[in-house]
Amino acid sequence: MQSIMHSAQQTAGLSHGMIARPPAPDALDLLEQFGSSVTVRREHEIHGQGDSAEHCWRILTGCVRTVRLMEDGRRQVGEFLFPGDIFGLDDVAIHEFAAEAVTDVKLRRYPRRMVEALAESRPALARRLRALTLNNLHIAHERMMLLGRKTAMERLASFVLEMDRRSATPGRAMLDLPMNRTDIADHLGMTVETVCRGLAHLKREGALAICRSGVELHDRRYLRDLACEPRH
Amino acid sequence: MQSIMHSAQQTAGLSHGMIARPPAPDALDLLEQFGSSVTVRREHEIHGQGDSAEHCWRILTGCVRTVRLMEDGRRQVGEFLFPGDIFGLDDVAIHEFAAEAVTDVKLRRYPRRMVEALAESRPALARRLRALTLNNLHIAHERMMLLGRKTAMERLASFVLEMDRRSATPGRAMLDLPMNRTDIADHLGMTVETVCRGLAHLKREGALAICRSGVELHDRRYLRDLACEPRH
DNA sequence: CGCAGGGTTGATAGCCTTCAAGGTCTGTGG
DNA sequence: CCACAGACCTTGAAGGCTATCAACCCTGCG
Repeated sequence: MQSIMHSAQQTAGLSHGMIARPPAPDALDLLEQFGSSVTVRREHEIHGQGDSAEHCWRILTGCVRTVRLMEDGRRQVGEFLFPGDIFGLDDVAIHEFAAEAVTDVKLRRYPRRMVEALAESRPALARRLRALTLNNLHIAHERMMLLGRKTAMERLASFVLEMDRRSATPGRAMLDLPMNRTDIADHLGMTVETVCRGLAHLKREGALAICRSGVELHDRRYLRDLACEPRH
Repeated sequence: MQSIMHSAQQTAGLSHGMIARPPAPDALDLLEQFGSSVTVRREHEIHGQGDSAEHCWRILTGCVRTVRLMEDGRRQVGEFLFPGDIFGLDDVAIHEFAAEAVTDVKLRRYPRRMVEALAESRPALARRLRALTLNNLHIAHERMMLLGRKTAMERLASFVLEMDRRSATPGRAMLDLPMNRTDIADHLGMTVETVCRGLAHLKREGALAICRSGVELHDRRYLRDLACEPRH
């Protein structure tokens, strides 16, 4: 469930490139020598849908979404990604999804060829990459159940809890949601209006409060029951 | 009963028309020495949801479905699998889905530990396994779009075309569908009744005919347009 | 022949979308 | 500091798609 560890510095307004490293050594650190830093401004594209899959990225700060468009404009947001998350690694030749900056983001970019080559000689890295892909597959399976079988309210509750788990401070009442309602709707297979009404309902039920750019979680039990996730 | 004849190399990435050739060497053949044959009767379980992931399987003949249940009984059919397909390889510790025989099936079963160990020393096998996982992820992404953004009719058209592509004889008019309507419904996030009505509608439109245990495809263009898959 | 299970069709209900309008927030410029 | 514009958010009303409930059909089988 927990992918690569979220670096705790997401919130910190660190100056320049000063990023506090996670203490534990990680096979992914092997990539650093081939990485280059990239900054992308809010709402700008990192790579397009159908682009040649020449690079992958790791998020240092900010939030990224992966997006896919059908020809008639229907939109699917695949994932929201946060500091520590890696994307662009699971596409063979071209990127199935576009990647866009939800907030201003700082990234490290790695050439896929280098990554693959390095993995050939470093089993630990190869295992790490495989674990990333398997985790993404696990997430996709969860989402299939969500999209295929859950109601709008259940999807919303699941979404809020997942965002909490993936946030820099899971368990805190305050939960930042940097994406807008349209993004949430396209992530959950709903409309903007239904997302709004659902959140309003959760507010009336006392499960959460709606803040400036996020929510305050008041009743996790209620949300978990609603989301059909009794565990934890 | 033509499900027996699904080409064994469909997961090998070979083009669809080539069936008669002598079997191309496949890294997966390395597993054979550790395999054991298993037969499972129609509607019986191969492994349960939550079972320890000690084995993976390759289908020789028949059709398998992967199934996941929510606590209140809601059901999601993850995949329908056919000869040549491999399953049970993408779960880390326990199987997220159960696997059940749609028809009588003949399988080869491989111990996961052996597979993983062999992959350590055989890069070709490791790449092959990674390709399988990536392909499954690709399929999951397609299904997210289907479940999140397509209408019932579009899902049905997509389903029929996918079954055709994965059949032993893609492009043939006759298409066997060994699974029942409930399975199709739970695969597409619909109800049995909506599946029936959708098929009846496609029949009225002249897109297909409904046979004993399958369909006869009459208007692929119509289906492709409906499924939002203009390519091919 | 009767039964059982799956398939099909009809009627109704409800959830969610669509369409519409107003509200709120934020950044900008006077 | 205030006014304003635009984007985003929220809420209301109506409609449509799909689920639900119900009945019937069809087929295979003991």
